[in-house]
Amino acid sequence: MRKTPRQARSRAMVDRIVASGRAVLVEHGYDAFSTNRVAHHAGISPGSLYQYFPDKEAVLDVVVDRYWDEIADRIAAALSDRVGGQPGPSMIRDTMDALLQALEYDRVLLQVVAEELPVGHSRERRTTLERRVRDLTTLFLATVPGTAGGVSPARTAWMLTVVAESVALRWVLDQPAGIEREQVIEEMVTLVGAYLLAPR
Amino acid sequence: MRKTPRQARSRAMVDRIVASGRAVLVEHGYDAFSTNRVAHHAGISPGSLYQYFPDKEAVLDVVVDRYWDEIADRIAAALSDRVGGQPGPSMIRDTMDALLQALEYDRVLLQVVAEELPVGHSRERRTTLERRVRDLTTLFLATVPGTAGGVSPARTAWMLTVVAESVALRWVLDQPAGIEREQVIEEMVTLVGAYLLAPR
DNA sequence: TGGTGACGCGAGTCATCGCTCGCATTCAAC
DNA sequence: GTTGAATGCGAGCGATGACTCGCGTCACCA
Repeated sequence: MRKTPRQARSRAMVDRIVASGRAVLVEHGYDAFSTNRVAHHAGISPGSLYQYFPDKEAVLDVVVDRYWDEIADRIAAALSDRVGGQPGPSMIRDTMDALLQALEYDRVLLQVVAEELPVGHSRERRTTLERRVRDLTTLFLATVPGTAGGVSPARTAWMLTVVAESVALRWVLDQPAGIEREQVIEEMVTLVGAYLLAPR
Repeated sequence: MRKTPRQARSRAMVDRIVASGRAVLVEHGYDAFSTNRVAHHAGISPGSLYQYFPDKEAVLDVVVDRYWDEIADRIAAALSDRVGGQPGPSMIRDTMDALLQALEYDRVLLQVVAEELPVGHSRERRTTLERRVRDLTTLFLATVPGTAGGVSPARTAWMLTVVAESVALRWVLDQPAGIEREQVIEEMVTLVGAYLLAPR
């Protein structure tokens, strides 16, 4: 950020810029994401935008970062009271449900972020988030007895996170015909449950 | 294509253009993929490029299409003698190995295609390919007795293809530390094997 | 209330890039 | 050989869009 806004007026403007960036992304896609357009949508001049953002990408980064934060918050909130609980079908079910819910909340933006944006830009943020989830899963698998994942928790955690994320993402984005929401969840319960109990 | 090349000279040029498009993508990424640059790399003039390609995207499409075709060919070739075989661990192992091999063959281009390109452009081709694989899997699951996938082959096939593709893709692209090639394959054998044998 | 810096404006600059067009060159058929 | 079509050239047009700059306006402090 090029300059920190001091007065309330300018702080509000920065928020409007970010909100407009998101709106433009949702309403017109990444191709239309020009600084002029974002500024115009925010009801300000392009010059004003550059008072607080060094360049176009900085605006995009903030928009995307906020979106990932929201996703993370939603998952964390849904799962907060499950921490330290017993593993089993109901935990898998709840986790998958929370994941789906978080991704469903703004499908259009998800589509733009996941399929139109050059992923390289937001790569770092995303991998950081993923790594944290994976580390938590690893710890969980290593601590809780009775799960077969104990043989190599890191590998198992990597598999679980990749599978959960991609199944949820593909389902939300593609809305495959003939597969209802409840059914993906059940399939995941079967898949993950069987995987964790499988002999090594 | 705007015009079909008749003489050998011009046919060679079209090939050089496509090859250069691929090279530019690999060496400099999608941002550098300008028609002028591709033409220059091919040792021709931008005007000549437009003799045979209606626009920039047409060049990109051919490059990407050829890449997907190569991937499909590699998988098909590796699996051709397995058709109609018995399901089981060794089949899962072979399939996963073929998938990994196909994706590993040009990792840099894979990275560009999967993470830099606006996916919308090649979306149609990719979903067509995926659908064909899924349909084959569905058929296989429905025909072969003894697999639990028989309850709802379409759903099971969707899960299997999504999981296999994303695990392979993530592993090849991210090269996660501490997970060797053999180990992903073994994890997939465990995961898929357990899933297919799970009671419903 | 006057002044000073923060704020905001928007026409304009500059570079990029997709694409064209008029002309030169080469090839193949007779 | 001659001729006409096919091929190839590359300067340059036109549009787009990121970003700037000089000037007005507004808010806070003495």
